[in-house]
Amino acid sequence: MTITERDIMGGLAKGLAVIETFGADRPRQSISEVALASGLDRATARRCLLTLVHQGFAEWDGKFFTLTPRVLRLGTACLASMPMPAIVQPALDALSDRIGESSSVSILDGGEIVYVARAAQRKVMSISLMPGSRLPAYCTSMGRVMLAALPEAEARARLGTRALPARTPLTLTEPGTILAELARIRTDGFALIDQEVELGLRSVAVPLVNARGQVVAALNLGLAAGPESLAAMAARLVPELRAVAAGLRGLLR
Amino acid sequence: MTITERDIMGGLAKGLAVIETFGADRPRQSISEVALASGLDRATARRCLLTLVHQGFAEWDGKFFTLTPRVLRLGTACLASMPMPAIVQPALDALSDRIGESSSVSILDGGEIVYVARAAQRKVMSISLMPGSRLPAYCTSMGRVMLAALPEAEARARLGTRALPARTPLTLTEPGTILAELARIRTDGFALIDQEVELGLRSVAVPLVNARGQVVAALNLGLAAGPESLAAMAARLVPELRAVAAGLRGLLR
DNA sequence: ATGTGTTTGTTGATATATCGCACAGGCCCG
DNA sequence: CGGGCCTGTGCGATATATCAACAAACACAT
Repeated sequence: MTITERDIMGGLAKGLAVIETFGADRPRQSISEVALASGLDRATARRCLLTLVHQGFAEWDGKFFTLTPRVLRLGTACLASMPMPAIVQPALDALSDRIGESSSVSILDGGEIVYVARAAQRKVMSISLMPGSRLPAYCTSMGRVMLAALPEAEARARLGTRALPARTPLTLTEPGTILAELARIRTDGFALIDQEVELGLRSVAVPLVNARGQVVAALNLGLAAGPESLAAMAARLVPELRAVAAGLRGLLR
Repeated sequence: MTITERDIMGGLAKGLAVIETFGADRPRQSISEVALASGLDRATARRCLLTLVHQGFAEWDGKFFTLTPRVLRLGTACLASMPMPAIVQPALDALSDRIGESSSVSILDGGEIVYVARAAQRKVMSISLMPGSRLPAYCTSMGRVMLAALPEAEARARLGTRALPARTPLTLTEPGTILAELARIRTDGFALIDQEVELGLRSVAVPLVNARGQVVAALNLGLAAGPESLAAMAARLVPELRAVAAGLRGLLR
């Protein structure tokens, strides 16, 4: 069965769009502001807002509308029971399909990353990764993104003081060098790895943040090393990763 | 201006009701189940659901519907837009560190409390709480503090007239008993709960007031039940809570 | 103050979309 | 086969969207 034009309720779609116009940057809006932000007619926006007030999803002081905590209840009960893998998997699959490369989400556990979800395209790595797999944080893009989000002292502690194993000739092994790279990652907002885990493998990662803005996981794309420059690779893939990360913003705990 | 009958959009109200039928206990529903749970006609429920799918708020495998994480964003923006979390978090962290126990701030929504911010120390509860989590007001310390701040009739209305579920053998279930406890809370200025929400868990809460003196939230400390008497616990923790509440006085809206 | 131009909230009229009902077809199971 | 349960779909009555018009509030220069 496919969804036809007549199966769509305009009123509901418009109302949801109205709710979505409320954001951190615009918690209080007048009718006209909502109409402008949603593209609806003022009269329609007004009816949507008054309906939300009547149903207890919004409040109105006669001029400005504010969402109530009741909006939070929409769907939260259902999704609270859903673990992180279930939440990120759809986005991961879509990203992986669009780019045609493998994509993963992992969390940091001590000095290691733990794969939480993965959408694999083709095998470029000799080792097979799956949820639960672990890799060292210091030489992976996701690991570095999450280390960069820690306080400097904490990152230093997790890296240790001595040289780390060189998994390939390109692996950064000196804690000092890696800390410098973490500083770059903090300002750029992404990590890029060139064949440090395994020869022939590159990867790019960005952080995933929860509702409080804390980095709780990382999202990456892994690809075979090719003729493309690292800068071009970053320019091509980082926006894609950021778009997915923005869509997941606040959805993880 | 008052809201008249013609200002209400039935379609939007019905669609929101459809979303609310999805809960932790029923994350996957068919058209008929939703129709039954919402009281809507099957054809209407179907149109609502297909609209939600079309807008990306739900998924459909041809038989069952599931909400997508996008629904969470509806409320997340609202939560983020509330300055309250950002304002209380530092104080919460400091308090939690000093006492060595978990501390939270919540607001009242109907008969439930909604966690707005939380500083967790160690896990003493079986359920994990995070911003957006909900618990019933009648059996929680923060809930009772906020119920006590309401006019008597309003509190009575939110409690209902029948016995409430006993989450543990210690839970107060009779509305009359709880109303008496609310009276005590009004005179004492704090609420104390002994294993009413979960065995082994105690908590103390005080109200947080805005610049106009209205109670807008509650602050609590939760700890594992130990040999310490309830009175000693109150004497030790209530001054700490009051100090934090005084520091936040008038900062919330 | 006064006037002017702009923006905002509100209200009607009418074309359009949606609701709720009834019915048809599919699926499962005894 | 027949009964129960489900989903999908026309159809008339009803509700809603859209657009325009209007009054009130506002900004601001006169």
